[in-house]
Amino acid sequence: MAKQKSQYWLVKSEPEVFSIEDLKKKKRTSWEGVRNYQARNNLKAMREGDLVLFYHSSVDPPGISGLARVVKEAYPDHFAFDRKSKYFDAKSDPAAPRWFMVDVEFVERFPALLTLERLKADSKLAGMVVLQKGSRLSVQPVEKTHFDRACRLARPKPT
DNA sequence: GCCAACGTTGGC
DNA sequence: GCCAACGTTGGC
Repeated sequence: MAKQKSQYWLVKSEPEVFSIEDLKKKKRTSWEGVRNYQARNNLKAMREGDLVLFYHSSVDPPGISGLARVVKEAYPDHFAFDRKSKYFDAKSDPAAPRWFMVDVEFVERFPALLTLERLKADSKLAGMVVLQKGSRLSVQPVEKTHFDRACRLARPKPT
């Protein structure tokens, strides 16, 4: 088997649109609407079983709310072909789709939000993409050490 | 609500 | 291919 790429990711979602609680209720969802090339490339690099930090953005306070897992690897984002969808993009040709999505399932809701403030304050998390100033990337790779550390902060007593 | 940061678009 | 204008993201 080829060398594996990052097995850890972070995705941003506005909880008013779709929160970790929504994912918990729904159990599984498609992750459509990514319309940024770098984020799309990250989506395409996701592999089944990869774990994903679920980040709540544009809310007070922002932070990581839980975990999801990739259950279906990238396939064309058909919302881009739907004129009625807010994700419609005329430039995405069904014969050569420009945008892709994955499916993720609920894994865990952290007992408390791991806030951005707390992430910033932790020296072991220095360098995380989400902490970089002005970083708007909505789908990001996460290093294993950062992933493990974030989970540890979120769950003081891991099982 | 402000605005910095960043990506995209389009005129040239 | 440059780069100004514009739109969006997202923390504050």
